[in-house]
Amino acid sequence: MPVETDFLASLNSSQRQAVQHFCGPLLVVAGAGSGKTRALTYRIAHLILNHNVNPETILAVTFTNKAAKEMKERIELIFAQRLAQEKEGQRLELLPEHQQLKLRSRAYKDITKHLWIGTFHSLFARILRYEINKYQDLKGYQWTKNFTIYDESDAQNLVKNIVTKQLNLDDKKFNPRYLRYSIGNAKNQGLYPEDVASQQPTYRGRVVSEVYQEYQLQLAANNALDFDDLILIPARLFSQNESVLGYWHQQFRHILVDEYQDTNRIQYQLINLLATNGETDKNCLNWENRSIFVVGDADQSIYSFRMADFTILLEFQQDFGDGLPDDDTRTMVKLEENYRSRENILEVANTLIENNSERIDKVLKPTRGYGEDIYCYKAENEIEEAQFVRNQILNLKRENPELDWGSFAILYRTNAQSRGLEEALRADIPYHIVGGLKFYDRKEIKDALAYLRLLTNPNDTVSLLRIINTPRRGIGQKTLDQLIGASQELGIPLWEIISDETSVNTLAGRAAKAVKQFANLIKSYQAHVNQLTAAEILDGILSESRYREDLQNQGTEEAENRLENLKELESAMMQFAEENEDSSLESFLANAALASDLDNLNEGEEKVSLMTLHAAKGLEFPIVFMVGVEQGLFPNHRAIDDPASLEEERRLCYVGITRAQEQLFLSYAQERRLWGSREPAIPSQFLQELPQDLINHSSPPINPRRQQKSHSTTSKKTNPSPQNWQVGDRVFHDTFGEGKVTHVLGSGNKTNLAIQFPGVGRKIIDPKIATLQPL
DNA sequence: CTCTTTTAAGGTACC
DNA sequence: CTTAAAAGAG
Repeated sequence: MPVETDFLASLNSSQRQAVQHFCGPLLVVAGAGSGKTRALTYRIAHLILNHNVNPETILAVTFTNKAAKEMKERIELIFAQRLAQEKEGQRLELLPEHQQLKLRSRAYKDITKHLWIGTFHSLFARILRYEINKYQDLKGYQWTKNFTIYDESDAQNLVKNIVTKQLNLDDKKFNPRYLRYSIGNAKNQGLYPEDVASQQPTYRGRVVSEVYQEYQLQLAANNALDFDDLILIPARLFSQNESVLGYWHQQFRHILVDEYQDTNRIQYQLINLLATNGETDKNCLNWENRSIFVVGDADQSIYSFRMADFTILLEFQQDFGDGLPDDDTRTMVKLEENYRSRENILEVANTLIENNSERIDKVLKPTRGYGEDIYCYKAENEIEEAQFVRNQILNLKRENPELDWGSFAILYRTNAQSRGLEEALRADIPYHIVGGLKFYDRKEIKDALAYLRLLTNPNDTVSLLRIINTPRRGIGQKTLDQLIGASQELGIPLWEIISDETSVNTLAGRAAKAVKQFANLIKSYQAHVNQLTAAEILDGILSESRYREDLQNQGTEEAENRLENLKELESAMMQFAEENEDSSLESFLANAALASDLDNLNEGEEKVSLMTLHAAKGLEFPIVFMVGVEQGLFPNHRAIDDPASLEEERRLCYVGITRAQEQLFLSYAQERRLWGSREPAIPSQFLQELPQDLINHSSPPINPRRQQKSHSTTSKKTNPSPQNWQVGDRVFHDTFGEGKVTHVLGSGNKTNLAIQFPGVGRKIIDPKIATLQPL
């Protein structure tokens, strides 16, 4: 049967070109809201179905774990759908639920389980678990496959210790955070400590180099890697070992990279090596049964501060492609049709971004008509601004019953701005803050993980030091200094000292008893690592260490919360064991360091979303408020004098604008409280760069009735298409996927549709509000 | 060793 | 102004 039609009928011609791409290089320049995730998922399915590509040979790199998970799910659904048609002659959603589940799990076992989909870090951490013993370090350092992954705070602790304890430098002059950042930068450019010193022959440069060198030694001593190493070490291993590279080059015949504009030089090097097997002459590459397919948008590159380099995307055509002009090239396709936003929103976004110089020419083409006015509100101060947002939300919600709290997002440049907004909303609007504190960053979770890491990797001194006196057991700084001193003199891990009774008795003085007790606790669980499940171990440790008891005794609400979080960690462990058919502690820990949040478990609750503009990338909302659009705040004062940074701020603004589907509100305050004092503020230069005829500077009406046609009937730029919906129409909804119209409710401007979405259920949807693509 | 007071820093953040 | 981590007192 023609599988083709299933996939391709709903796509426009550029999307189709991307999805049908088989061998060789292809750059997909995908504007905001242009359906790039569909292009990616459909192409993967297409490779498997129409070109008989083995799923194990597909490597797809995503920007976040969440994106990876979503992609896997969407591919799984495609295959489950196909199984339903093939075996039952029915659409998946029409089958009984148990049948649906059965087909989905079949699709998982046959297909998605075998795909290599994940972030750079998770994919290459996985590869390192196989290969790290083959890595030859310049300094002769060694890691073993049960290495621990240090997060940012672990890494910073390490740096701080090196600065203050080892090198006896003034940590005010050499801020550990600055140093850690410098080391990260060096690693992301593939530099060794020596390179830093020679590149930067100043005192400062020499210090960075020295700290970097010591830092790397300590990581090795702890059998630990930081996030940067997860990319850097594979890249070095691939460069130094032909047979290892050859193996993985053979393995990954089809490489896909999402958010390509946010890759850095090392990530690029890694992808390049895998795709070319180290062949540097472009003309000698053999693309038979092999491809590299990257998707990105230089206009949405907003992470240069962490070494992302969008010129990598701009150079794709030279590196891999045919390098022909845009009209003739066969190695680049642009997705410019935007299915998300109203035409006036897109026009504003397009106009703004044209002020940037370094880009690929690209215009977002509207597929939807004009929407409500874009208001730009001048507030007296940040309090009044927050009130404005609150009132608008309440008003819009009241006037438009189809909107729920989840339809609104408030975007700001800096986290500090969230507070005032929260205060304004708290009383009568449910909201949640996206981003912010991550589950695995919480103190209690980090403590628990430190206990667990110690069991599988006793060399992990950072974790050991974290919990040796948590909860308080009377092991203080003086005792630790003694123990650490001994371990350094003998050149052995701290654990070896602590686990040896004789040494402890000699060194620890009156804390000896406590140290021995602690060591015995760890030892007793180390003995059980392979017999007990991860959750059982955690539960036991929390009790026997009295960690739980300690929290219970505090009796504060905060302590209660921490206990709740620990419970949640336990259930996450059990869930992980179920999903991965492996309940071992090692396997859980290998993933935990790379997992970011469990918070998306609570989705489904309808709440207004508050987040930074950075956190909003990839998301969309019917109504978007962009607040604090002031010179010095947005663009940030640190970016104003540097043209490249200013362009990045402008891209950030572009990202913010293009999050809005229906309506956009901009606002700025004339006076803002900053660190105590009130400072006058002036409107952002970006506001002047917007097409003024599309910006309404007056206050929105008190009861803004949303008359959908207000503009579309009067404007000559109208994009018509008030679609005549009929029962039986098939549609695609960005959130719910494919569905079928079962009822048409009302008529004219008040038409609502009842749509049955497989696996989701029936939803009543206003086609004026939701992004519905007819299929 | 632990509790209280002082001091410093406050741009964005994925893994 | 606020928050967190470091220094100082009991």
